[in-house]
Amino acid sequence: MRLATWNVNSLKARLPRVEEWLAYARPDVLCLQETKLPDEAFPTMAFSALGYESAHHGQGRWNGVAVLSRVGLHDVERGFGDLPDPYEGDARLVAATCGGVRVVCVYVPNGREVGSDFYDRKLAWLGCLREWLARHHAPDEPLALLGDFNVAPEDRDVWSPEAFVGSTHVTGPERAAVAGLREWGLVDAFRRCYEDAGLFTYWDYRRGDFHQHRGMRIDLVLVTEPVAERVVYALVDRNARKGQQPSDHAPVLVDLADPTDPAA
DNA sequence: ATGGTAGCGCTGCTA
Repeated sequence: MRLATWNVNSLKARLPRVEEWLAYARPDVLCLQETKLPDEAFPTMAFSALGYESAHHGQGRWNGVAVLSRVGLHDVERGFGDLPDPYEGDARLVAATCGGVRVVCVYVPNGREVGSDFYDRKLAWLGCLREWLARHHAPDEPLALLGDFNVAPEDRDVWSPEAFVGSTHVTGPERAAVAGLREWGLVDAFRRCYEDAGLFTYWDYRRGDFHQHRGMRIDLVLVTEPVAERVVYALVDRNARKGQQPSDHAPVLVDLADPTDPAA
């Protein structure tokens, strides 16, 4: 099973690129962030024409997340439910069961400036995500948490640690919040496959950052151990960051082997 | 030099 995540920075602007990408990458499950669409504008039919069911959690002109699946899509959840959301009103989480895996698609708040109210609530949002996982799920069930985390977990995940001193995405508290998800029982699937520095998923549109290799790895696929042991391959599709009207993020893919039959 | 670009939507905000 092929899992993927992609921050598309407006699905309205990116739909032709997403359709083209689905046709050649053929993920079984694709998580989208920053659709920037209300639910009534989500292109359900365009995706069903390509063989994908979909669930969207939209807001309007900002945020918005979706799960697409061609291996079934059941038990859709939108948001944190009963838990108080530090970004109440934003559409930043949608979950569904696809092909036997609980798929959770997130768009973590950006945080804007270190020390701002937005930054404090970003940390609270990540804490809420861990609490939500702990309440509703267990680390021994097949679960994948994919999305734009707006956190680079380690220095090797940014082009220049010096350039990010004092900036969001790399601070100790943000990294500790993501480490908290790993402590609960999640594994960074991409890091199961690659140890290298300089493997990025996001490049600012400005200053020619993509072509100068000035990027960050902030789009993550975190999986529980039953999924981690099935990981056979991972990839950042940098080609999708090139050409006409690209998103500022590239898609991340993770391939899973078929689950082992406990009866076998 | 607090820069630069893209998207939303129409003035400036968000990333």
